Amino acid sequence: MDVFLETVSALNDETRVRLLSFLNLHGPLCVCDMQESFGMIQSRLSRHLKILKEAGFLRVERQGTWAYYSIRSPLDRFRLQALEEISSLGIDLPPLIKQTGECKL
Amino acid sequence: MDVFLETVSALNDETRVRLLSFLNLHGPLCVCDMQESFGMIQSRLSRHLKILKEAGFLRVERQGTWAYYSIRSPLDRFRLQALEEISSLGIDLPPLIKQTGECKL
DNA sequence: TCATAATATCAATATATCTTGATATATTAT
DNA sequence: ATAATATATCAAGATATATTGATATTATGA
Repeated sequence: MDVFLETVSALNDETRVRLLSFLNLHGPLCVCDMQESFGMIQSRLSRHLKILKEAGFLRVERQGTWAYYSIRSPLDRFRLQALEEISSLGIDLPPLIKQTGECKL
Repeated sequence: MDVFLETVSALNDETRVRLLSFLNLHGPLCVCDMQESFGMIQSRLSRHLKILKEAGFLRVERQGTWAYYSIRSPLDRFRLQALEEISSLGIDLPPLIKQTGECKL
């Protein structure tokens, strides 16, 4: 029950649903890429990514000061079904703004 | 997106997850049956049932003063998957206490 | 019509979650 | 070691959701 509720709770926020959709579409991204793309302040983004990670949706790979977030693989059945549902919603996402080289936000 | 969030929001509560599981197991039940079975006050139950109904999980059939709630059929794909996930959780439910004839709570 | 029973809704309080701005941590380069 | 950058965490205020007790609604039967 607790795991189910944690999963559902992570999905219960428009920002996080959009982030999941965006990461599912654009593969591993560092925080500053998402920050630029969504025009969102860093602490807010970091918090949502943490919630998604702890709920089992994301994995993080650190490279120096950068943290690359991506959809965790494999996902268990229900999380995968949720992600497929989200993908089918046709959510209007911002264009990807990817930092090449230095980030300097 | 709004429908998805309403669905997920309805699932984001232990009481409602238990009610869904219980109704899935015991078919149509009136509010007073659930009230007895869960030992829950009526206004609380009524509120949760309303949320589940508006999120598309339940249907209500009125018979006189009684309101019989049951899992809506057919459920769309994602709601069905969520219900299957809930059923697979092995949630510990209270025994069904069914009123025969008069209810008089 | 009046009383009763089942259910729904409302108002107040309590609890949880989100957002922001500030600060802390960690890594790299000088 | 110092400075700069990327990310994480914290504290405070704002917003949403849950619970309770009281009241409203609706249907039935005397």
